[in-house]
Amino acid sequence: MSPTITTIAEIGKHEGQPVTIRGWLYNLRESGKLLFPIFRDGSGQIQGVVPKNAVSPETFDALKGLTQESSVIVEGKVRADKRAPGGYELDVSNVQVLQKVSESDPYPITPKEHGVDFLMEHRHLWIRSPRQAAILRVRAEIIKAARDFFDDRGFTLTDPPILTPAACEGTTTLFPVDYFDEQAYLTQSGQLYIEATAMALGKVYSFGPTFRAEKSKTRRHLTEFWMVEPEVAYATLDDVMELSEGLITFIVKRCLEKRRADLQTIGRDIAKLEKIDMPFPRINYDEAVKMLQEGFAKGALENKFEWGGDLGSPDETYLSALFERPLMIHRYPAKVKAFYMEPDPQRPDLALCVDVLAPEGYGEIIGGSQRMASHELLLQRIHEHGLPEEAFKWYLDLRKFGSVPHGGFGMGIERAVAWIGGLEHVRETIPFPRTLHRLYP
RNA sequence: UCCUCAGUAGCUCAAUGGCAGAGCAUCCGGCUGUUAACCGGAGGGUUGUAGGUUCGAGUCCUACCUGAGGAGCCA
Repeated sequence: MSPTITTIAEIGKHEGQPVTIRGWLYNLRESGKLLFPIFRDGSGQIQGVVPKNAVSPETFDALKGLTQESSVIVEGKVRADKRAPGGYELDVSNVQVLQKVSESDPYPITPKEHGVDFLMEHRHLWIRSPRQAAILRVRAEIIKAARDFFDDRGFTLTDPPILTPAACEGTTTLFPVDYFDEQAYLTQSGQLYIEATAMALGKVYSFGPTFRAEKSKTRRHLTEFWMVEPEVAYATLDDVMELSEGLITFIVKRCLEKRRADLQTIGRDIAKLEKIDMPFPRINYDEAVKMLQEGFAKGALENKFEWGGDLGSPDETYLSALFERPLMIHRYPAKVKAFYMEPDPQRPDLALCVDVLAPEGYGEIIGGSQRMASHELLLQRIHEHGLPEEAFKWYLDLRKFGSVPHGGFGMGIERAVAWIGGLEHVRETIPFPRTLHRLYP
């Protein structure tokens, strides 16, 4: 009978026992009649130890000539060893090679360094690297945490359509799709639709992909990215801000609890994440402008910020660097924000909106607002923005049949992963990133 | 769309206008505790493409292609 099948992550439970692991050869070091194969199985890595006189000649020879990423089923005995990074080593007794990678066409990603373009071209293989696997586990944890957060608070998941008949917001560029000879577009936000489901179910959220055909070429942009968007009936801007900081705090704490080892693999400065707690600092747009102008006076910013404009990327970086927790900036001028935002009753030139900026220069990870409740004003705004009234007929209906104050926000998953993982670029936060110049693999 | 930078071996990079090289990967050999192991050897090139200047171009000039970083826009 072959030994118990287990995973490398669970191998500590089998100390002193024979086990079978099924995976791939990550690397092989050899020292004369002693082999040190490192195996990986998706859950982790473990080093095997193979003295020539401890195994059959066939097993030794099979391992000795094995190439990187060859698939193997390995039997061996688990042994605790202080020298091992994971705490355990495997005294290999037998190896079954399912496929040996050809020497004439070896695995392209070597243990040495590679350039971004090469790695992106081999993204389907790059994700096998320990760091990339750790990032994807952190991503999965963030998504699960976000869903748990809403599920535990009485929210209902209501997924909006991906194919839409018209622009949600009209400002950004959309990917056109031929829909049986009709012009359709890939969604750029589910928000308008979940405003409808919020009127049906009270507290709702959506989680899904969104598409922006913007020619953005920065470390913060993908053309296809995932958003979590909650929407709550009867919510005010204050409710939206509370929900935002609650969600972010919950996610960070969950990652520290469950994915600490992965964060360490990625090289994250965990002390910075441990400082994340409620409440988040809140400043309004007027205060932000004052701080930016002070920053310019001190020479920390290149351009003098004038009241009335939207915050640029360098502005956001400057402001968020002043705080250790995510920064909430609320009540921007209405004219730089989306048409559907409720005006501030105290100052109708301002919108009841909030942007949440992650610390350490990661910029905006959440954008939210209280939505406009008045049918008359919404119709006026649609006209002012030159949007086709016909396309928004259903959206206007929400203001005809029992309109209530309501609000919500969208959180970009990839930006959240980039911040929590301390990553340079969002392209590493999703299995197969889509950017301006990247559609393969 | 604009600005900046880059493209040389499978990969990462070097080469004053003067014989195109190193490390890794692959192959051969050595080593019983290696940690991106190490040591010795071998094979591996249309220098992104097309023109031009020059006795001579990887190097200088022009155009184009591809990519990266940033701006704008945004999550």
